Amino acid sequence: MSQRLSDNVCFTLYSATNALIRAFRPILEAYDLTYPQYIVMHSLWCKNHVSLKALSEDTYLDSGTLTPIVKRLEGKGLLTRRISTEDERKKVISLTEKGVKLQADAEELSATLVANSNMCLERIEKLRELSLELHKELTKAR
Amino acid sequence: MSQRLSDNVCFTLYSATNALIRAFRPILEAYDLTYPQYIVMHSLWCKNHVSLKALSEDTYLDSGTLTPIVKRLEGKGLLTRRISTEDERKKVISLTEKGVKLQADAEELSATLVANSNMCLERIEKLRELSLELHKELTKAR
DNA sequence: GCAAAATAGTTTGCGCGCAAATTATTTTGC
DNA sequence: GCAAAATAATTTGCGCGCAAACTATTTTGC
Repeated sequence: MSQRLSDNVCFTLYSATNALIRAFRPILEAYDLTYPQYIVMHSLWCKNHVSLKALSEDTYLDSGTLTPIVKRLEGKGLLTRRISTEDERKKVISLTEKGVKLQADAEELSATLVANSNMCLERIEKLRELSLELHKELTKAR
Repeated sequence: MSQRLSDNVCFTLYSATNALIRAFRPILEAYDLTYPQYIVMHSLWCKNHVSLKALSEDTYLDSGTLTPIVKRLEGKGLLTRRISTEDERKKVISLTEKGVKLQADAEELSATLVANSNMCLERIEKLRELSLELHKELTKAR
């Protein structure tokens, strides 16, 4: 095979994502959060009091992935899970006071990380747009 | 928080990578390989008879991640692991005949996947370049 | 030449990511 | 109105990804 691993967009995306989460880890550790946990908190900071289903649609994470993440965040006292009164299949996930407070501390996190890399902002923005587009293409009904 | 999840390059990269591996899964299943296992095979097709260390440097995967992957591939009869005669700390990982044969079948895999998305080639190539650059920046000695 | 440090690989523990099976509730279609 | 289908969330099982601890071998520096 003449083709190197890094000639494949799959591999470069995969490696870059691993490296990014790895770089994020020590920063998030100060907040006792993993990256997927941070995503869930971020989603809730944008929109509170949602069902697991809604959270799944916002984060693109599977419900089987989310259930344990949300339980861990509940264990840390950052959110609560109550059965919905109008539909008992649903759970309402709500931030606690502690969960709301964390936002102010974590607000600057993304900026910090990007600043850590020496890539210029335009290229980062281009990378964001293109990966967003690829995701959209791949999740399109086919 | 005014900022949506998809405004962050971390999130879009993470989501795109998950979606890509998810899309790849049923295709790779025909070869009884996971994506990381395919990466290791790809690396060996490029350069056979290497140590775990060398494989780690090529794939950017941790030795603690690689050991079980390589063992599973050995279990499938695709490669062998022999202790190096010149340095008994090292293992020499070599493709079996079956492992070599798999290459021809899997040659077209990457092309298939990219063709599955409706993104034009230039944008895919740009995405590849940018994610490669980000990885380089993030893994630079700091 | 030999103790200390470095290196290669394995193991352990934890948290994903997700397909598939399961449980509980609500909606539907006759 | 009630059985069947749909929906929401949980559980199970497996394979990563990686930090940290560990084992075994080789290199080093005095």
